[in-house]
Amino acid sequence: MDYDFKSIESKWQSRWAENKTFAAKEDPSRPKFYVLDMFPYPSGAGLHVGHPLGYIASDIYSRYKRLKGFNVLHPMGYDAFGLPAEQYAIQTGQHPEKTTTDNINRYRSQLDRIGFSYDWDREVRTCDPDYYKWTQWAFLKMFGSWYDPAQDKARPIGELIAKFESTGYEDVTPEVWAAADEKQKSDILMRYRIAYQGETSVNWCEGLGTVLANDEVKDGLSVRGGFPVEQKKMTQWQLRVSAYAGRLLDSLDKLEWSDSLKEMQRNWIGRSDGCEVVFNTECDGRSLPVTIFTTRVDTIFGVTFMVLAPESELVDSLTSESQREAVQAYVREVRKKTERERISETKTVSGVFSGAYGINPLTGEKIPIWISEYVLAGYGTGAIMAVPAHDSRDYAFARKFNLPIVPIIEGCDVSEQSFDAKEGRMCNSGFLNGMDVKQAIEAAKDYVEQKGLGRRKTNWRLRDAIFSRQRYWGEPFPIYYKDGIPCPVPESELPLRLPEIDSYKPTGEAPLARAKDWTWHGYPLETSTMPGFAGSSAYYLRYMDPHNSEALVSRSANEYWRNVDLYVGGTEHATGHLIYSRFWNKFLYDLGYVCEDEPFRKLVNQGMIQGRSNFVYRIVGTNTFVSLGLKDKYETTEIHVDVNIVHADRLDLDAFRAWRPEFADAEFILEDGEYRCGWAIEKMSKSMFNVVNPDLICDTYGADTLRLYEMFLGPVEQSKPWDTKGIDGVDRFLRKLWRLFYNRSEWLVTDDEPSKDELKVLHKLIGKEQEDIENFSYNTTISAFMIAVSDLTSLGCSKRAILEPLVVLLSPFAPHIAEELWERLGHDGSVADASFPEFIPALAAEDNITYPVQFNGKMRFTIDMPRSASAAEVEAAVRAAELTPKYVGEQSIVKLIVVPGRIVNVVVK
RNA sequence: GCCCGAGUGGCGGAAUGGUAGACGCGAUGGACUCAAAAUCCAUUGUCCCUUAAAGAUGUGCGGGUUCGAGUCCCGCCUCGGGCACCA
Repeated sequence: MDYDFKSIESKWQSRWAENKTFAAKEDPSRPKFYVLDMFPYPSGAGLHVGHPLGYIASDIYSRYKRLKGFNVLHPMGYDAFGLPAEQYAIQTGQHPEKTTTDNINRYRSQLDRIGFSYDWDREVRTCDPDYYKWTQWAFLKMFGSWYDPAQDKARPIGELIAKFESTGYEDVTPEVWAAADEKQKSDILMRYRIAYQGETSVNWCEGLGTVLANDEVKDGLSVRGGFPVEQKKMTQWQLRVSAYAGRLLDSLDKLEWSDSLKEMQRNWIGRSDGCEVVFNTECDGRSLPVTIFTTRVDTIFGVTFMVLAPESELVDSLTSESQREAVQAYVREVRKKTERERISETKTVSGVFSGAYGINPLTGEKIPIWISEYVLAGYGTGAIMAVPAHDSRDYAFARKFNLPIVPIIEGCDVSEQSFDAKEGRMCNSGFLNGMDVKQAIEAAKDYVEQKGLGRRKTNWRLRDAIFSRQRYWGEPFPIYYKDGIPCPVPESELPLRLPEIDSYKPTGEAPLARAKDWTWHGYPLETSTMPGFAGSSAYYLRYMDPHNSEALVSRSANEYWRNVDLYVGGTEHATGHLIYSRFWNKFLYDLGYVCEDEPFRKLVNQGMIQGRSNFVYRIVGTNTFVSLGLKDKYETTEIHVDVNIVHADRLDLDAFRAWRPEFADAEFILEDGEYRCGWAIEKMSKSMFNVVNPDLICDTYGADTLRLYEMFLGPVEQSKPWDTKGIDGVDRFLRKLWRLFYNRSEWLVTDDEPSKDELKVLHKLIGKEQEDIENFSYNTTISAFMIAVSDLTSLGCSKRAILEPLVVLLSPFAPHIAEELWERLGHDGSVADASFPEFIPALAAEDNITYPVQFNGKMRFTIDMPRSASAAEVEAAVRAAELTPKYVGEQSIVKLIVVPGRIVNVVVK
């Protein structure tokens, strides 16, 4: 009976499905463990071998935890709303729902072949109305809530209204509130709602006809499609993520995420502690106080000018008549630039004098006010005090416009560049003189607060998330407009279904505006849709209770599964999804809908699998291709060739001629009778012809081999290239394992007592696997398996007492072959229900320890000692072994170091 | 510019401060075979040498700590990732 992976794998895949082997049920008698993959966006291209890497890693972990007695929840679904499906619909006229469903079906069949232990009964799709009902529900909750800084959490907006009515809150006194009409009340509340509508500077992408969030823009281009993005003032729905900045930052500390990922989030949230200071200004005889933000109040004696952002509202009133024309020209110029231009021109310094002057509140000195695009309107107050001696940007500006540079730290040289470091002793700074910089920062803050010149202030880089998209394929907002006032559609009427439209082509207005009768009881409905991150922000909660029509998740299901114990996915979501879902979760936590404050306790970022591209070399102007070793003799162009027609870097000539019509009559210059291709490691993509389809690997080698090989390539967190030729090693391993059970058709397994050596092989492996899986070091576990199987082969061991636990150990990695062998060993149920074998360290230990003996780290020999030998006995053995007569006499021992179990080091003189 | 992370054979990669290169691929030689596939065995960092023994050398570079450093510390170089006029 040979190992026939094809029949074995399809047999077990259908059995798992029929028996619902991996269906998870709440069971308070067992500890839960929730393992989650980042659900995929089902793209039209299907899966390549890189995609399942993280899924395989998490599947191994799930199956391992299950063997360890945990009740494992391991679900999967699809992030199905989004731009690509809509772009495709625009091109082809097909409904995005159809292409999305087709793509999902293809993904599912590809995933099924790999043998994942998903509970498919819990599948979610973000574009399913029964699912997006809860996305809309959460939006309504955010619309109906405000952030109460006193309690530091979100509260129902009714509590705020009550404050307005009774005591007043901030600038809204009971009188103001009572006097306000409906529209004014709505406007006031908009300033507090968690989900609110407001005018803001947005990333407008003309190419996609929609606004984008900051994380959807990179280098001034849209992440999807690569279209240019410009800044534009627009009224948009937004989520008040910034209210959560402090909590999002603080609770990072208690998460088991990689340091680099936490660091990325810290940078993105961008806490900066500083001080707001009020400067009086004068312009054409009028005076106006201007508040600036700085983290370096200590340098206030070095201020030589001030700068406003061109978009600042202060620009108009702080421009003198004589400078008005120049200022307006500059502001127009800046406004014309796209985001991309502004980024690429950050090195060039530009600006214009406003004609106004500020008064330094500490020195009374009169300083000019400039306008420059290096100051951002959206951060701090849009106005700064400039200290060119100690800030490189201010320095560059001062140099360009010949403004004075006054150093205020002793001994620093600012003739070539500014001194930005927070170190040294203050000078030229009045009462701060002689203080250390760090001391001076605090002293200056205290001073400013005492004198009423300003106050301590913490600023955040994190902005509110822009939540509307002028696109079709997304969740509709449950909002209608009554006399221009946005009102919530009643919760009981959710989901508000996405309407049909007749054309997907962008026309400048939002697609939903073209939908027939897009109204609620005659009132017009909001025509934007929600962004991609809306549906992915709470999906992990929905998996806990996916069919509940009364709640996003029932209290009992949530209290059992709580949050995700292990989340596996790519690092590309660091500043998008992983911020938004933390925010979303904290919001639901504040209102008491979920019981955990953080959604993902531990997070592992899998690396990317890169492609290994192959090249052929065409001699310029001919259809002749020259082999790699001979290419330097000709003038050639390098052409990517499909890796599937190259084997071990040798080109299949016939397949190449058949590959593309233009190569049908290709000629070849061979070396040693073969055409050798060049190669390079690149991103796996269609355009590089280096995409390897997992289906093909499953056909040729089987899913177990694919799973093992993906894990064997290297550490899960690390990026590494795919190279199909290495797969033979793990394929051989599985066949070798099979031969422990079968010699052709002869069943070899016996009930004999295992020997000490055989038990040692087994227990070493148990210990190794236990230790490695917790560290996601799957590649070394597989190595350990290979050694174990090879050792058992040479011991001729086919004993049940060894092989049965071996099958259990293997089952997380290669579940199909494990199930088959488990059944053949006479078990009825699934090996997934077995228990992880107990590790007995004593059985894994060697009897003797071999001590390598070194003299001054050089000359060495080894001595074998029983494990039980004491350090003194080892020392005696060393002295007896080699120290006569060669080393004793002319050299004397200075020191003898015995590290039990390791090494003996003799220091001689 | 700032903040992370990483540099080990022909390749992917192993090494709680303790014999560097586990395991796999590739390569070379051999066994089995009419032959091939499959399987098995051996060798495989570099240098010196006909070979072996023995030796020297060796984890990006330069220093340091230590009886002992791929691992720890200091200073560089290179590559990857993130942020980027955030005051």
